[in-house]
Amino acid sequence: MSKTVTDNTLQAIISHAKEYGFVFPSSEIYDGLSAVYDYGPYGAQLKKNIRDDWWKSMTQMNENIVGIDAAIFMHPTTWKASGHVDSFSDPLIDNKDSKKRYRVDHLIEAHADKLMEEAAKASDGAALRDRAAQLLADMEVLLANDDFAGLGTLIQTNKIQCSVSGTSNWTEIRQFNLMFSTELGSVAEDANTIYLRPETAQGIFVNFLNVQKTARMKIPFGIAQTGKAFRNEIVARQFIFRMREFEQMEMQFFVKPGTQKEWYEHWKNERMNWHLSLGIPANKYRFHDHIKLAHYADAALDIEYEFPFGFKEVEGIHSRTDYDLTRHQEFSKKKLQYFDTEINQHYVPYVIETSIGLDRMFLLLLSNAYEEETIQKEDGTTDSRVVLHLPTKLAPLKLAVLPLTKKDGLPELAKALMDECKPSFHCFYEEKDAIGKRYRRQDAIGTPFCVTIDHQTKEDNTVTIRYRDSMQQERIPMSEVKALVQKHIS
RNA sequence: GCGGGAGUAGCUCAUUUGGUAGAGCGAUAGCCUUCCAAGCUAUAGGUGGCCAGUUCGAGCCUGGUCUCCCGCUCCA
Repeated sequence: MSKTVTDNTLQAIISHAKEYGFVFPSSEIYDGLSAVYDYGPYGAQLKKNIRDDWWKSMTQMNENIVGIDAAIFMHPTTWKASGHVDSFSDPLIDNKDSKKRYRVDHLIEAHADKLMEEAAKASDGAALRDRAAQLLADMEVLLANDDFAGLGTLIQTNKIQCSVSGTSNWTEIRQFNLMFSTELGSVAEDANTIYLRPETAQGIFVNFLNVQKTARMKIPFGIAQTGKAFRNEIVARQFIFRMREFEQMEMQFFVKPGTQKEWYEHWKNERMNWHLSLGIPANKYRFHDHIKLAHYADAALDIEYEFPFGFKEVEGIHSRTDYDLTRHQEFSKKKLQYFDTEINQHYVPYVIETSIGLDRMFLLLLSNAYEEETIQKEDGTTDSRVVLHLPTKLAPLKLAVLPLTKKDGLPELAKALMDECKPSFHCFYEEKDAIGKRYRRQDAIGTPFCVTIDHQTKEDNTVTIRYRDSMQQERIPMSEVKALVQKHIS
């Protein structure tokens, strides 16, 4: 039963996002493209507001953090140094009977282990040991040459079986590359294969010295960046939660070796405070410490949020050690060191990374904001509305200016207020339909303030301001509207 | 990738055993001039996801394909 509720909530959010111009399936007139979505008018604005708020919280509010905007295309060696070429592409094979999928190298290694075990028990195990060694040696050669047909033959001739079904009924071997690639160079023969970046972080690492020198940064300092990244996910699910093209907001913080633990704690708290500053309830969040660490990390955790489909990662805090800079140093043959004048020493800095998915943050805010609200009316009947309780400073529109009628000079007064306010924040003007209907439309897209200009405005220059969350309204001088809205969004 | 469910107007859905599609909400224009949706009039909008097959005839039956949701698997 709870499952049904869960499904409906995500479904309702997806429908609402589409109906009100937040998120559309990509190229929908061609039936969409799997796991790719487009942002509509209000969605694009909301996304930009999230990005801007993150950017401000990082660069403007921290004197020791600067921003960059690196290209999506990077030199192919970047991805060898980062480890993505090795760890992001594996030949896989499926057993047709058990439907179980294996990494080819794991399957063959497991078989070699089995041979070694048998060898230990056999009175004369030398032959078995030789077979196992030969098997692994053959595998290495074939893997190095990307010879999938040869690997397939190797599995068949050794009669390697699936541990679940016990059969050797295998599919073809297929290469799963999690990175997208394309060609650089217009003539096919001369073209080089390059990858679309699977993470934005490497654009920061390769620019470490450029930034440190030109912005005259002293450790500890950070480099922030937002931008698109691309991953060829095997399964991409849950609306915009896991997409093949997505946007990251990352900050790499460079510290003196040995101090990484305290900075890790520092950024863990800083980042959670940013989430809470948006008014999201703390009980919707939790930390999840990684037990099994990635090859580059000495500590890692996720900030998880309780989405309609369960607690899932929105942001990662990783202590990446000096892995990335050291690797780029090795591959580029360029020193990526910092001279610390306090201790008169050169060293490769350690790195604390904060990495948040912008699209996930968008879905988080939508999930948290969406409410189908039932309202008790004074006459005893009930009423309902759909409202997005978005944080005021992130809402796509801040203020709707609504003349009560489109006659009697009210539109002119309303437009004067529009002209006064629209240079400062995003406003919306509408004179069509009954006032209550216009309020509901603004509720549905999360506009925090509506101002109504009526006949009394002509006499005393006061207007009614109506608040989205409480639906309360009060009469204030028209001259105070701009300042009131600004107070709430700053 | 495997299994299950689904796809009819912008949204939510209907169309009793096959006879070439309707409603509510929404939208647009106008009326009304009213401080919390659902007053009146008119209009627009669908080759029923797409392609094929069976049939005199397919939204409905069959096959394929695409997309979405759920579970498993994989992955940050």
